Amino acid sequence: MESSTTHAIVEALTKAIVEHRLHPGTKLAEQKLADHFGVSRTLVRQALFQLSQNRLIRLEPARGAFVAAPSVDEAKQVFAVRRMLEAEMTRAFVRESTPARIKTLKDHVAREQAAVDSADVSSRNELLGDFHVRMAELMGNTVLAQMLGELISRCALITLMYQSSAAAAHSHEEHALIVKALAARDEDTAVRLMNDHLLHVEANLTFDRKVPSNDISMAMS
Amino acid sequence: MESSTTHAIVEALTKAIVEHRLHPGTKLAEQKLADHFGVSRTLVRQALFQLSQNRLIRLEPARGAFVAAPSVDEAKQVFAVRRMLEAEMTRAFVRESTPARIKTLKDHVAREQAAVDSADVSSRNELLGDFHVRMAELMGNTVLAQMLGELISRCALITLMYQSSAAAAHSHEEHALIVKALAARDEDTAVRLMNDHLLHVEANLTFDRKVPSNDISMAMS
DNA sequence: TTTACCAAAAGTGTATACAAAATTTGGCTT
DNA sequence: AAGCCAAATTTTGTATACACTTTTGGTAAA
Repeated sequence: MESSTTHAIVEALTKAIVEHRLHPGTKLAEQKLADHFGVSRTLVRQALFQLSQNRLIRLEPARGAFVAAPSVDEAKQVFAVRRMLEAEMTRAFVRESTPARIKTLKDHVAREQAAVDSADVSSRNELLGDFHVRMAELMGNTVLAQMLGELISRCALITLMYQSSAAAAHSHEEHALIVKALAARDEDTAVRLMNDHLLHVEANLTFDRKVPSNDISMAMS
Repeated sequence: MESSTTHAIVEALTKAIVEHRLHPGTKLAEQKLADHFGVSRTLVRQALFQLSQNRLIRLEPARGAFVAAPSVDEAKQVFAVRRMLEAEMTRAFVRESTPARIKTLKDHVAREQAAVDSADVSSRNELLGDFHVRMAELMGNTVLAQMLGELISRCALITLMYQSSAAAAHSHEEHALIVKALAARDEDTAVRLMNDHLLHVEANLTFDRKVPSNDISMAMS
């Protein structure tokens, strides 16, 4: 099982949703997607099912697939879980810290800086999320990395719905501070900074919905 | 989308796997399952895909589906994540504790006691896992509850592969102690007990694999 | 104008058909 | 008897067909 074609469709749709080319609420008709990707509905349905497991879309019985529109309440819950996981992850990271791992994070933060400077909104947002996934991967716990990856992809949709653009730059600065504390092996400071960082991101979300409306072929081509 | 037939197949297979009627490594041929459930391969494939997302089975491209056999390393990673989540969950639980929530947990522990007494292995094991999910649900954080539910279903397979039967009774006693600390609103003790409990469960896993081999129709009918 | 209602169109849910790949089988050689 | 290659069989991967549900659009009655 597991076709790479299906995976490609999932990737393309994920990118379109996370980059906000497909707005929350947009209907994803199976035949239209099938035509667009040049495959049968079978593969599209597999992809849609997978996306629904990732919570990027909603599947309504006999009605079809719609780009998810996470509620404010759900956003708060996701952030609550992230704080639980990432506080402990940060603590463990300091304890098992190595120069190589620190360097990987520093390099990542440098790439963030470049993205912030170039004002490339979509890649900037992607990199800001990846910082947290990268930390999890460096811990060598793939279960943790994958779980956090899921949460962050949900956050990507949430932040793009609710985040003010000014807040993004602030995130980058906080990442830099966290890495500094990690490099200094200052456990308590690192944990506190990570916790505060997540609280800031959550607090900066402006909880007034933007309007939807979109066309698949426009967003995908 | 989302057929209830597919859901029924997922439930039946999950039960069979978690109750160990289908051993790790067993091949799940699509047509055989389709015949058994009286549906087409389409629905079986949907169910298998969903089970693979839950990590209860492995899908190998062009080769088929096999009951998962979690490695020792994966087991340790799952428990590491559980400790991160559940320590914080326990802390939060004490802070938002209410008499009604305590009572729900006490009732649950009572049911565990009954299951332990009656020596009904499969329902006992289910209840022991549900204790942790129940706590998450009581917190009102569905994201947390669902995430923990996934981890615990993965643990169910792991414990059934590796857990000695004697250790199960010990788990129940520890649950009772945890509830006691929760009721007393003793945050530090509760968190410590929960952490120790998870370490005990992990430590008690006997990491020598049992032999596979099985037949689908035997296990499902 | 608004509402109720029915038919046509579009879309989803499941089964089946067919192509491609993997596994098994059987015979041949060494 | 053991190893190996090719045909036959089984099994998976994808496309298509068909049934059933929802949506749409228009007509008639209040």
